[in-house]
Amino acid sequence: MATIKDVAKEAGVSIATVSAVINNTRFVAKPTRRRVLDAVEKLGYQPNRMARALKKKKSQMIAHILPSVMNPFFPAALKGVEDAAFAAGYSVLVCNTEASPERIQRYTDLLLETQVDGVVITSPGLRSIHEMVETLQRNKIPMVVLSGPRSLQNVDRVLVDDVQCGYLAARHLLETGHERIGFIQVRRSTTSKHRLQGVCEALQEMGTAVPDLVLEAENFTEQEGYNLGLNFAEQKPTITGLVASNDMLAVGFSEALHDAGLGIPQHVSLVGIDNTMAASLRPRLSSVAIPAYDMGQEALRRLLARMDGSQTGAPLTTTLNPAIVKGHSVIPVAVHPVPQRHA
Amino acid sequence: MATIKDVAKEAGVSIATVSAVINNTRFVAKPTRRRVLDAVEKLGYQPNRMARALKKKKSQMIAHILPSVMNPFFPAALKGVEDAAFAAGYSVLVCNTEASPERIQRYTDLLLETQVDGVVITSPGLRSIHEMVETLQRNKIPMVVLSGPRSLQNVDRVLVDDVQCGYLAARHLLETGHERIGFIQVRRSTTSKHRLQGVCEALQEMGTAVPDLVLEAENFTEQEGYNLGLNFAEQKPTITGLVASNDMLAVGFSEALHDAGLGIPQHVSLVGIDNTMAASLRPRLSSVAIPAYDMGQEALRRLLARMDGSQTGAPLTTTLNPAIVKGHSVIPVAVHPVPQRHA
DNA sequence: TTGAAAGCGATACCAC
DNA sequence: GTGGTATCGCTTTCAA
Repeated sequence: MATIKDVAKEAGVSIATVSAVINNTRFVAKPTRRRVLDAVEKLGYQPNRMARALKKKKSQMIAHILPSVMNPFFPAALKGVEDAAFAAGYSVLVCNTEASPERIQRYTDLLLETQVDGVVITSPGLRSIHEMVETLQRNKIPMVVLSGPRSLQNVDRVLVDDVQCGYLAARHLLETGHERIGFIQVRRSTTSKHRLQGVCEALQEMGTAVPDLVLEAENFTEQEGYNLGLNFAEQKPTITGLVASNDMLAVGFSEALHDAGLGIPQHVSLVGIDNTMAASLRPRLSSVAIPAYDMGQEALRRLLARMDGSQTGAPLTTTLNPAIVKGHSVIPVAVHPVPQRHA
Repeated sequence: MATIKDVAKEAGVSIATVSAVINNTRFVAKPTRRRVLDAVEKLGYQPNRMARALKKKKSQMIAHILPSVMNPFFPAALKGVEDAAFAAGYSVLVCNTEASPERIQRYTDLLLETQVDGVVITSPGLRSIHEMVETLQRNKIPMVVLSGPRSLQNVDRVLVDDVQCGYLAARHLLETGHERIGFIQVRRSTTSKHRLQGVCEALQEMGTAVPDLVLEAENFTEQEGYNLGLNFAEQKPTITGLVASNDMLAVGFSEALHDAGLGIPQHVSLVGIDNTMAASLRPRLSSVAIPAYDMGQEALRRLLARMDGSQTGAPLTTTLNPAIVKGHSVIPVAVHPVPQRHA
């Protein structure tokens, strides 16, 4: 690889001049400039990022910490981050932690060693993530949390309004005439709790304070949804509409009902949240879409603002709005064969 | 951030000694070593990767070029690459090209500037990708193609046996008693062509040379599958089993049949290839799984072997085997209500 | 308008 | 066993 020295020699100027031309950092006479440019072209010169980073203490790289690349939400967010970063001339180091403390620890070291200019953190609130955040703050590395837990304090954050998610899901059912509505909750998840709250708010507008049924899952998996679904099919509670805390639960639930000889939406209308697997389920699942891509872009914008100093002061939280995407898993309540208490 | 100089001063030794301790590059007396280690600990010293990379001309980074992070195959492969890289002490720069020539061009520059130690390329055979490959070769950057087109020559490659994919899919149908089998092909795709060939080979073992029906799609999308499905529902050809070139096509096809009042597998048994969306379709799609993760790992192993010089000489192609994953979209032929010519 | 030279933080060779 | 120092490729004063 040609170096700046080679170019200087080829063009018959000093390396200072070459540097000046390349970075537009000071006036260079037209002809001199031409000679330099020609030499660059001729030698196929590419400035060495390492040398530049060493000198400027800026690597032109940002890191994105995420717990998984297999769950569709994260790639979508990553793409938003990456697109915005690319547009601003930054590259993205993807750090896939798998939520493992050991990996998080090693990545923390890596970030410091690499001197990344900024970090986007997307992760559940593990102890080791909190440590990472502290370490980065101590080293004054700009940072923004993208869809992380509320427990991550004193940091810029880009979140989605979970209450609104629940609200929209319930609204969709209410507007279709449903009055007896259930919710699949995930124990110990604040996200799930907020979504339930949104459901309640929607119900309140109709005069009811709480859902007629709250099913409890241990976590956001299809398996959990399936188990609840089997139970549901057996007990046949008298609700006509159900909101699941996320799509995985909804898909599992749907599968169970189907296996038990019941159907969605004939026996109960169903709404998921996340809109990730909605398209591939039949009937197409109604779900609340979370703007993962936009959140990624917004996160990077916030980060850049901190990096270039155009944003200073107290941490900011940006909240994006979800949107309902209607599928075919919800039908007007009149069509349901389920007995209605208030019918 | 503390530098090696700070550590040297703190420990009362020269920077050469500090370097020696950190890199285990020469003998250092026990007590001296201790002092250095203590200083490192006390100052929270992290060696600066940029400086090290500049000096050693090695960045400890490898890049993974991919066309998309949204299509599930790529994240899976990426994870394989990343895990193997992480284990070997490398970090992965993810370059998401979106198959855009402009982005590919910019990433090519970036790779050269960053002096990545190696590159994994996963991409369809675009002109700009070929240029990238040439440029990297000219600069002697080790490289391996992961699931790329056969047109990428003179490079190590890790591929999946596409013929085998088709073979396994057809086998699954044949073993369930199907004799009249169709195939959804994608025009101008070699991948699809190979898969068709595999189907033919399976049929040949049964004495038939070609499928009874070949449907033609323009590309690997759900929409294309849907269109073909509608057509199929109208014409009701007398096949009992169908292999789709990939899962997207299968899902679209299934949806169309459903919308037309027919069903999978009652009216036709269906097998996809890729096993990506299989889980979220109901009935669960039988599909041929491509070991994306393993391919990623293998690709990185090959790359490392080139990088450390333990592998030299002519380019190697490693081919991994796919495996059938049985779902519920295939049922014994006797159950089908479709008329049988040879019944 | 341009050049010389001092580092950035680390590695590694050559002395002692 | 340990220290001094040239060097990696570039940016950036300071002079001229």
